[in-house]
Amino acid sequence: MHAAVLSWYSANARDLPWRAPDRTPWGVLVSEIMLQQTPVVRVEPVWREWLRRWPRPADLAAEEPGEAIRAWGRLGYPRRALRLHAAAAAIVERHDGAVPATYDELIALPGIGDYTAAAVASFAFGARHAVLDTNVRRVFARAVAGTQYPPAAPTAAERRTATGLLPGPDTAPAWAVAVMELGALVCTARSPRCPSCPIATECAWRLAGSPPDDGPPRRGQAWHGTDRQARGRLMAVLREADGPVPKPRLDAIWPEPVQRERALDALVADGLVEPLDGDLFRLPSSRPT
DNA sequence: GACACGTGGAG
DNA sequence: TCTCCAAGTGT
Repeated sequence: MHAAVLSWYSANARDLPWRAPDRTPWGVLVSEIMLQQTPVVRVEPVWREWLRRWPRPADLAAEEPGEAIRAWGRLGYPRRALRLHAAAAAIVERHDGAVPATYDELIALPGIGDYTAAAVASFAFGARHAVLDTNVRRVFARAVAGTQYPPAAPTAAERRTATGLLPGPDTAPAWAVAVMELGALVCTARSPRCPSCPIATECAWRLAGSPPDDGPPRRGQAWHGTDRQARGRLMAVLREADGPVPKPRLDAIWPEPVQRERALDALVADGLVEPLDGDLFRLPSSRPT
């Protein structure tokens, strides 16, 4: 399985800027945060702008957090921008401005969990880690476990599978990115391209006749009328404004007052919005007002 | 472990 | 239209 996947990757890997030879660990870290729950096509232009503007952690750390949120644009989950800014500050404080190389140091940074710590350690520093993202989990669910989809949340069994398949130190990073790419391009969630798959002949799910998932249906996330939608509208207004925004302008984006206030309060509590005197609101500044 | 958390493209 | 889902994390 390893040789087939690695060979497939060398012939089919996408040419992404965070994989370029001149990439930096900082660039890899920024890409991993941006790619959380977000498609590559939407990330790439924003990533380029961020790296041009803030080529080192110290450059972002010196910026106001509100600028990071503004430059995040419409990538979604703007708390990621806030945490990435906080991570940059922590890297300056704790690591002298250099992205740390170990899993333990990485996972201690804000916004970095198990997946991102393993991914950065592996892709940026060549460390040997099981990198368990949604793509990898789906590939192993099919190829190894013989099911259409992985469990809702990562399990100990999945970790054992991923760890057990991890090759030696020399090829572990290439293996990790190759399996991920296979999941992203071939072993996709909706319509897997099995005829193009390098391990189709040894895929447990395929060999079992591609049985449909027998687990409980995964319920989608509601959107219309939710607090999340209200928050999104509030953030859009604040992002696009040059300076502080009067509250009436925020009130105009959502008709239901209780939910609107709750959403705004939550954004303030999350540190994504800063309230000012005189019923004004803006993206957060690092300076006291 | 369940939930909240943005956004927009594909089928 | 409407559902699904895209390199998860924090609580």
